Amino acid sequence: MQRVTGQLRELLVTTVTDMAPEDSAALVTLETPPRPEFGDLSCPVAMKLARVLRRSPLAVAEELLERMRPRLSDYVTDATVTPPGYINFTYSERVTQDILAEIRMKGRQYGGQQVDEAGKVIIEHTNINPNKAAHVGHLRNACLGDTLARCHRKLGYPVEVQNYIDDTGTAVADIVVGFNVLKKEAPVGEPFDHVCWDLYTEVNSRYQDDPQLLEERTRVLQAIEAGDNDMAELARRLATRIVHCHLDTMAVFGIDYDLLTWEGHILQMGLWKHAFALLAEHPAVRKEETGANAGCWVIGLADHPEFSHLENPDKVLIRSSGTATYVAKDIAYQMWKFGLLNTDFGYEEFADQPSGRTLWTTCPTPSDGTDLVFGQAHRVINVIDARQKYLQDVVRVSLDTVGYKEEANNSVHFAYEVVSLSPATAEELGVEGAGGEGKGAVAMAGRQGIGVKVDDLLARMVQKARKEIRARRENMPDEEVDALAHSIAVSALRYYMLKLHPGSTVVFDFGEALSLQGNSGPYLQYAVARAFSILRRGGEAEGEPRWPDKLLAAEKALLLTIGAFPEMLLQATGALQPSLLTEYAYRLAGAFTDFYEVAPVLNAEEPVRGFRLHLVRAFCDAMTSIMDSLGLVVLESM
RNA sequence: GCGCCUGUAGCUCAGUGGAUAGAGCACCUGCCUUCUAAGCAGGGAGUCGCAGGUUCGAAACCUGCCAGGCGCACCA
Repeated sequence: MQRVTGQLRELLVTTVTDMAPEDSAALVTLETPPRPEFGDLSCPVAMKLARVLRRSPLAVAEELLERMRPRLSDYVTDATVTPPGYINFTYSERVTQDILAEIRMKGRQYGGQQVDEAGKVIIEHTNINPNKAAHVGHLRNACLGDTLARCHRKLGYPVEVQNYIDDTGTAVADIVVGFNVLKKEAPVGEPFDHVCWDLYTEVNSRYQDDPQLLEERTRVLQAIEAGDNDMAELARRLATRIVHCHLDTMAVFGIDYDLLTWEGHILQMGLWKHAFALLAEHPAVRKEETGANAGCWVIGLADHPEFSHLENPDKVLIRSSGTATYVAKDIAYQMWKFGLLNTDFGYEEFADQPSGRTLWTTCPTPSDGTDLVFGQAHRVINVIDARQKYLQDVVRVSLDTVGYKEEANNSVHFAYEVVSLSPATAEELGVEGAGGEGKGAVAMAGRQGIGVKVDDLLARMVQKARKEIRARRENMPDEEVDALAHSIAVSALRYYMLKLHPGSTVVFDFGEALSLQGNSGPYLQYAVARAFSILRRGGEAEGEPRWPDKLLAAEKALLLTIGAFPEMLLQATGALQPSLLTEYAYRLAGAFTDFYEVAPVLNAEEPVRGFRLHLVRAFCDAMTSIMDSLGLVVLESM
């Protein structure tokens, strides 16, 4: 399929260049026509050229087509011009034959390829404060990040997924205050991160009327930063334990990581020191003697166009107390990711993940003499919520300001909007202020314990799926029902998280997220399950496919839709838009369903039967590959 | 005040200058002795926030407004 579109594009470009000024070649675009009578591929370039050439679009289109007609390959069986000036191409059967041949060759690897100049990509995602259970906002982050990682891997990029753990901030300190100062104990049998969810809320509410407790937190924070004491050790243990909870939660969704990077190690291993030495060489980084920032080291970003409008375009890197700010460590971390620091973390194994991938963690003792290589990225994608845009801009612009132009250009903040709760859901959770007259969505707030925990949501989802399965399969053993319900629930939630445009806030609603119908993950699973069911009953297609005299429209559409995947994957990955893939996957499932409705397989006469078995197999393989890139579970039966 | 994001069907959302603006949910009417009805076919439903502009062509691009959200710390 890429071959045909490539050929046609090339032919159009050369023909256009013959007829019009050279820069017109960039005007050539191709699109899928909205209706089948316009053919399989259309080009609106004549309408764009009409003005340059001062001729009617229709006439330009006619001439373009006549000029290129003799050079059309046998991939094209028909080419027409339709008002207001489109050139339409209809594919010959060779195109669909090639698609089937390619997918028979590549199987479940279909769509995967090795793109040129695939430099190493680091994707940072999840990044949950290790002090409470993960909520649906975190799940959105992790699903997006994990999908970006899967897509890049499929295109041959070396990918390293990092999960940044902020172990030295107030969030963890609050929990330490809860356990250590308030002497709280974790009840047995309850998930530890869930216990901390409530404790975090309680501690924060106590701060309101107990200023002394806030002073305790300050002491805890200092102790954590100083290190090598009981308080710091407790913080480390608590954070580690919660990180394990997060990893377990995410693993259920097929999400894994290569490396945990701990904020504390950036100081402990001297990364900040090295980074600062490099930064300080630049005049933009200076110590302030007067003004609001007196006594601080700041980086001045006023000269940068993105920051020149700000009242105060300076950012504090080192406080007057001598400690590094969070953003300072973030800058050092970003520099390390690009291999700009001549120092490194130590590394050790942290856990085996269900995916089989080994998870490493940074550690505070050097790993000299090993061949471990982390960092050294060509491109860095940080999946971080949109509220942190300003700080991510500071990181990127700081690199740019001190001279790391290329690294700044390769720093991508993948911003996604927060998840809030629908009034109905908020009310269901007993959130105060919900319902009543305030009809707006309710923002999640960790400190107040407002939010939907991922584990709880999944449990409800599994329960709903279980009920649906039971309604269809009375005799299925309980364990099978559970496993099936799990796969359906996970995929429904992942799909829900991925199908939405990252730039809009998700108003989370139980009713909608729990949907198993329509444009949803289970719809894809169902289409594949029906396909597998045919293969189970009909057996695998054997030998070379014997092409029928005339393809049904549904057969042709199915093959062409399958054929679009490689290009879709490139596009979605290049544009960092997973929703393009969910949308495409839904279309493909729909194309199969159309085929399923009109083209009986098992009861068809040979050789049609054999041919259709090939189509069904092709669909299964293609869909498996697509769902793999989205992290959705393929079910052979449901 | 400055900056960013969002505004499309009753609801939730797709739609990266092209053909008659599309899905799902909800609602209504049909379809299971025929490969899984978690499905399919059909129906009603729209001032694409508003007003200008650019263009052969604008939901999309530009300008200005309106509405909602977020950000602009020696917090993380």
